[in-house]
Amino acid sequence: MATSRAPRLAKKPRDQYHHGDLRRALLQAAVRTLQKQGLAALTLRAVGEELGVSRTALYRHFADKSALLTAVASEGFRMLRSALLAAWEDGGRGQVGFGAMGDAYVRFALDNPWHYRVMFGGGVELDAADPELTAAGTAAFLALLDALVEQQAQGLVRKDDPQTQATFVWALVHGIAMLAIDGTLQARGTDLGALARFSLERLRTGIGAD
Amino acid sequence: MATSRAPRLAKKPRDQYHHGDLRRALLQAAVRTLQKQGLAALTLRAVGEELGVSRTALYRHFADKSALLTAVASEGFRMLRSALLAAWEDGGRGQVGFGAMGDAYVRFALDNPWHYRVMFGGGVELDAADPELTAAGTAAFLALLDALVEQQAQGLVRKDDPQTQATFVWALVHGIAMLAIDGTLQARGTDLGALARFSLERLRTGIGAD
DNA sequence: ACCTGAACACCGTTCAAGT
DNA sequence: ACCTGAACACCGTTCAAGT
Repeated sequence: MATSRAPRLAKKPRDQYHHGDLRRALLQAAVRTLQKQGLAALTLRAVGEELGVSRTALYRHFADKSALLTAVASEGFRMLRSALLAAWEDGGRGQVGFGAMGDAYVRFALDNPWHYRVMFGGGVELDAADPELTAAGTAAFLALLDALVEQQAQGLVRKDDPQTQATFVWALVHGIAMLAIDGTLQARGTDLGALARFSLERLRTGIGAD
Repeated sequence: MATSRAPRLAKKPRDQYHHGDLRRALLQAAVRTLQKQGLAALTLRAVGEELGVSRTALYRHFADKSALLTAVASEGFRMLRSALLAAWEDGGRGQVGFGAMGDAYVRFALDNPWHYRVMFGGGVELDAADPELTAAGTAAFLALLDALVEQQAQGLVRKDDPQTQATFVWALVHGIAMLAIDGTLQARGTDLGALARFSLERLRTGIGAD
């Protein structure tokens, strides 16, 4: 009961979440729990407990658990997009940058395996029609599409329909990421680095014998 | 209370599963439930109820739910292998058969979306070290590997390391299947048939501009 | 050997009630 | 407006008991 008003703006120990940021705090706590303990540990009780809040407080900010996970997925696509753009630009927006982008994609999945799974509806029902989710997913896809369009202009890549070409590349990298996450590749003794190099080269020239 | 002994071999309404086939019946009931109602509906209670058996009877035949799902996944890989082999052989074990194999793979995933997800640990914890599961998974992979080795011998495909080449192709088709299953492709208005044709062609010749 | 039924410790969600 | 606490209908799993 010493100081009363002035410092309360800096530190509000009790009712910290009575001003609209509980939603953000819940989202971050969910991401943290997912990352550290996996999907099975991501219960509404656990999330609430980590924030010192009732397990039903969440319902003020999300319709249900599915809505929370949809927000988690959206956040994941934003993170992925940032990683892809950074790799592309740091790599010089060309062949090297494109390879770095692929590596960054797979690394994101391996570094955030549970989060990545949730993004693609693995084991959870998302609200697929959610505008925030579709926007975040599209933005991440656009990072890849733009990189291909730019390489087409540079004469580095075939001038196929960009949408179809980007979908093709995305499927390849998504497949590698998924097989890496669930341990299938490791179980067969696959060298992920070697597979990445092989994939980038064959993506360019194909597996045909001509 | 009419007939008593003779017809009981044909129809045993009560103790039908007291002779060792409850395990198989549980497995098939689980696959059926998965196919018709999804993973969330696949509870031990539901499976038991469908067979007119207590919900704990299962524990005589499977260590836990994870073991049941591991058996479901194994069965899925056997089904997938059959589909791949049939497509490859019916297509004439060459370029046409290889394309048919890819189509069969994606079709299997689309026809059995929940089953396919379970096979790759989507939303469930499998016993990844289970010998039956690894054997079934390897056998399915071998169908693809053999097709590539045969095409290498025919001069249709580059003589890369077959294991790495097969993993590359598998990742591509797995990625397409996964994106198709979770509705991501459809949400972007992708024509799956066109994507399949594009993918098969670019798989052969690559996306490079040379 | 094989199956049952009650019990236990969880879970997401609802709802009347508090501030 | 925002949060709580008790209650409800589920779930997987355990275990003593039946045949």
